[in-house]
Amino acid sequence: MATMKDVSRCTGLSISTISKYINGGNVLAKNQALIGDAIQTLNFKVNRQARSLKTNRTMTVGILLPALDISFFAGIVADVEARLFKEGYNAIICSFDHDPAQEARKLAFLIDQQVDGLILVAEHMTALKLREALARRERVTPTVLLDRFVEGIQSDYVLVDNVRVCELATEQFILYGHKRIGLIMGPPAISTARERLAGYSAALCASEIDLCPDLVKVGDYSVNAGYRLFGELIDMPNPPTAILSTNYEMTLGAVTAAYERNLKIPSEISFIGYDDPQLTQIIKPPITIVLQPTAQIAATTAELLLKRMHGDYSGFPHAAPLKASLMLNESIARIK
Amino acid sequence: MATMKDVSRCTGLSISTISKYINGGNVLAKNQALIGDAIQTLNFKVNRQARSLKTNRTMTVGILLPALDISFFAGIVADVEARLFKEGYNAIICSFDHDPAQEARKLAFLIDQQVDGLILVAEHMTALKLREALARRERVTPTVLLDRFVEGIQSDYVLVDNVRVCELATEQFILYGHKRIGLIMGPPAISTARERLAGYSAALCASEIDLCPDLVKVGDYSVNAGYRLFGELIDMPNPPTAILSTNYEMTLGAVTAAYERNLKIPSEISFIGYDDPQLTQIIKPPITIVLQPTAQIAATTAELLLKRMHGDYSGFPHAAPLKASLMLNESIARIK
DNA sequence: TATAATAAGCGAAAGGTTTCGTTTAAGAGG
DNA sequence: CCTCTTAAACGAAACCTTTCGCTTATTATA
Repeated sequence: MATMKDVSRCTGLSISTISKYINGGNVLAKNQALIGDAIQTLNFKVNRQARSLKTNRTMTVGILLPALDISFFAGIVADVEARLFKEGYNAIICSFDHDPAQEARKLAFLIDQQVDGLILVAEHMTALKLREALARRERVTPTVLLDRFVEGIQSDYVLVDNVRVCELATEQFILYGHKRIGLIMGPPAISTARERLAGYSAALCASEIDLCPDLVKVGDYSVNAGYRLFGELIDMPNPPTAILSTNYEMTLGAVTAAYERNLKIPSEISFIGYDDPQLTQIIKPPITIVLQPTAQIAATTAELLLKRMHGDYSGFPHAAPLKASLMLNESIARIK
Repeated sequence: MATMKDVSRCTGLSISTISKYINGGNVLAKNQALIGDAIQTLNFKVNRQARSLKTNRTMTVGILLPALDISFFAGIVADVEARLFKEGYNAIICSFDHDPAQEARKLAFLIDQQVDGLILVAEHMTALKLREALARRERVTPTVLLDRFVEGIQSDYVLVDNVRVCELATEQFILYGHKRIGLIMGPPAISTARERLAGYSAALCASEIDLCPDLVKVGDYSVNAGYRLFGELIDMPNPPTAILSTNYEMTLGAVTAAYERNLKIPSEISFIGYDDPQLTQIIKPPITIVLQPTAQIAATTAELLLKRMHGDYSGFPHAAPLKASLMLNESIARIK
C-alpha cells in the first residue's frame, strides 16, 4: 500500500507537506496539483490506524443495540447515522441479541475500538458495568443513553415521556366509557415498560378505577408476546373492552391475533397501539396509536453526542424527555 | 492510558516480554504473575490501533446491509456474528438505507477501516464499483456476497436456490387445481426477485399455463408493497385464486390485507408466503411458506469467510446454492 | 530599502505495538 | 568443569501519521 512517504518521494515534497495537503493546510497551488496527481497514481489512502494512533480520534461512533430487528430503533439509528455522517463520523453498529454477557462484551469492544462516541440502548446494563467499561479508556467516551433510563447511571439521556402519553391513551379509553382496560406491557426491567405501566396506572387512579392485575400482561416486546397476550386477555372470563399495547412488535402481534379471531376493531374490542404510522396506514380501520417522536429522538441524540464529542459539556446531564403524542383514529368504541 | 512501556517499567521486564505474554509466548511463571498483576493495577489495555498498524489485521469483519430492519438478514447476521465472535472476530455492521451512494461510501469506509473480511448484501452494487472499492487496499479483502448474485462479480457467494423452491411452490398451487396464480415479487434489479419469478414462470410453463403479466406484481420487498399489491391482485376483475408472496415483509403486508378484507385463507384465497416460521406459528390457519435455510446460510457464510481470512482459497469461487424448502400448511384450497 | 508579517515547506519526534535477530541464563550430558 | 541445547528475555527497527518548532520565501507596509 502506498504511504505518505511514497507520495513525498514521488512529489519531492516533505511528508509534512503531504499531511498538510491531506488535512487542509496551506499548500502552493502547483504543489497541490502535484500531490493530487501522485495520490491518484499511487492510489494512496490514508491509513486510519496510523492516524488514530496519533490523533486519538477515530471519527467513529459506536451504537449498541439489543437486536437489529427492533423497528423503532432501526429507524432512529438510520437517522442518527445519516446526521453523524454529515459531520464526518461513521457509525459502527453492534447488537447483542438481548444477551447480558454479549452486551458487556460488545460495549468493551466498541470502547477498545476507540470510538469517539457511544450511543447505548441499555437492556441489562448496570451503572457498575457501564462505569467499568468506560474505565477501559483514560478519558471517558462521550455517551448517550437512548430511550431507556438505567437506575444509577448519571449520563446524557434521550428519553420519551412514556408516562404522560400512556396516561393520555388510557384516559382516552376512559373517556369513551371503558373501565376494563387491558395493558400489554414490556419487561419491567426496562424503564420504558415501567413508565408505560405507570401512565396507565395513573390514568386509572385519577378516574378511581381499580387496577386489576389480571388485565396487565407482561411480555418481552416481541411479536409473539403481543400475539399471545392479546389472546390471553380476550380469553379471560371477563375480558377487557379495550387494550393498550405498548410497543410496535407487540402491537403487530396483537393486531394479527385480532384479525385471526375475526375480532372487529373497534366494535368488538377497542385498541390503541404503539409506534407505527406505517401499520396504521395499512390497517383498516386505522388504529389509534402512540406516536413517539422518532425524528426528534434521532436529531436530539445526534446533536447531543456531537456536542459532547466537540467537548461541550454544557447542560450535562441532558435528560429532558421528549413528548410523545396520540394519533387519534377510529379504533376506540363508545361504551355505555 | 497505560501502555506496554508502563507495564514493562512496572515489572522490570522488557516490552517484548510483555508482548509475548499478551500474545501467548513463553514467559516464566513468576513473570507471568508479575505481568498479570501489573496489567491489572495499571488497567492496561492493548491499543488496537497500534497493534493493527503493525499487524495489518484488525480482527474485525464488516457487514454491509441495505437496511437494518429486514428480518431475514437481521436473523442471519446475528448468527454470523456469533460464529465469528467465537473465532475472535468482531462484526461491524453498516447499513445504507437502500441508497446507492451510501452503499458505495459505507463499503469504502469498511475497507478503509481495514476490516479483515467483508460480508455484502448487494443492492445497487456493480462489478466495477466493487472492484474499485476493493482496490483501496493492497491485498483484496476476503469478501462473501450474501443472498444476492450480482452479474459480473466473480466472488464467493452464499445463495439460495430460489428458482427451484418457487417452482415447487407454484407447482403446489397447480397441483391443487389453480390456474390463475398471482405473484408478488421484489425489484427485478435484485437477483432473488428475478429467480423467484423464474421459478414461478417455469412451473407455469411446465404445466402449459400461460403467464399472465397482470398477475405478476412488482414491489420493493416492503410491508407496504405487499399490502398494496395483494389488494391490487384481489381487486382485479378476474382475480387470482392463489397468491405467492416472495419475501417476509411483503408476506406480512399481504396477510394484513387479507385479514383486513376479511378474506379467508384458504377458502377464499390460497396463499403461500415466505421466510417466517414465527408468523406461521402466529397465524391461523398456519400458512404454507417458503422456508429459507437461514441457519445454514449463516453457518456457510461464516465458515467460508473464516476460511478465506485464514488464507485458504480452495474451492474459489464458492457458489453452490443452498436448498430452500416448502413448509406445507393449510393455506391452499383445492380448485375444481 | 528595510522591516514586519505571512505563507509555504521542512525535519524530527512521538504515538503503542509487533517482530526479528541477538544475548543471557539455565539445565543436560559427558 | 566444560560444551551443547533450549528456554527466556532483550533491544531496536518498523508500521504510518500528525504535530511542533524552525527555516526560508514572498508580499505588504512604512
